[in-house]
Amino acid sequence: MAILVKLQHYYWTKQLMSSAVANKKAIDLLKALAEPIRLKIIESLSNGEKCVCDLMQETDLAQSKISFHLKVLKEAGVITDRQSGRWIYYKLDIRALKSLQNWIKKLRKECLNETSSCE
Amino acid sequence: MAILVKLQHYYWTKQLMSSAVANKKAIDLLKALAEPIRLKIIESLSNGEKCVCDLMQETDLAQSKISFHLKVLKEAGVITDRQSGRWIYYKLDIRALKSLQNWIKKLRKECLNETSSCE
DNA sequence: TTGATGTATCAAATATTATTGATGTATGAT
DNA sequence: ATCATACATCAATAATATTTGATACATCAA
Repeated sequence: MAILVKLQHYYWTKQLMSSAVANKKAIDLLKALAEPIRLKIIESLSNGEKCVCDLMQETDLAQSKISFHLKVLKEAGVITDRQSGRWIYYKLDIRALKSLQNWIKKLRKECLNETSSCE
Repeated sequence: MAILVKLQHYYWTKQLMSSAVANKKAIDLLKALAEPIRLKIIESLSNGEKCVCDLMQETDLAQSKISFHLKVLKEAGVITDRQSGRWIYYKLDIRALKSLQNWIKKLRKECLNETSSCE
């Protein structure tokens, strides 16, 4: 369990996604981000926790559609949820985005090598 | 033309993808990243320019498949190409990844507001 | 306990993306 | 001029993801 947590924590930064497991997590994260509705949800949640009903109002989309996208985001670790009465509140888990940021940082550093020549 | 370039340059950071054009660019970039073969290609190119034949050897994948993914990456602005004789060399355009990094930075900053409570 | 509300989930239909094998095109070597 | 190489592109198929409308479930209020 502890090992798994640690793996998840380092999957981008340490291994540059060389293992299959790490790769899957990374891809799931990117896929989760790569969709307009989900990106809107993420940006909305960056202003704070919201229930599904809030998101429905903001976006004017069907409930089942929003729930579907929330599920994708949750499974990718981008958001977490908590129940309060009838409402379920979602919030960003910024650590996922942080790991993505670290991966990019690593790549950019790689590109600075004299041999690597990126744009 | 100049306006378009400027738009592309700022699409993540300035507008947080509020315009439709900007949003499409952002999604295209994320979609381009969200696929295992393409991610491998990106990481390979972070070590320097490669021709298709190099990538074929490294990955042991069919040529048409690699070309397909290179096209997706190119259209998303993640890589650029140049021809030299019979070979076409691809390299990373790190600016695309930089813009993604900036977007994340912005989101994370947003999350630090007292009202926003992210994980 | 009944009914309304907030949300998840499901199955079917649709849309999008990726793979495959074949063919086309340009380049350079002979 | 012919041929092999390096790559792009295409059409058909397969695989995945999304949308939609319906239904199910839990919570709360009356």
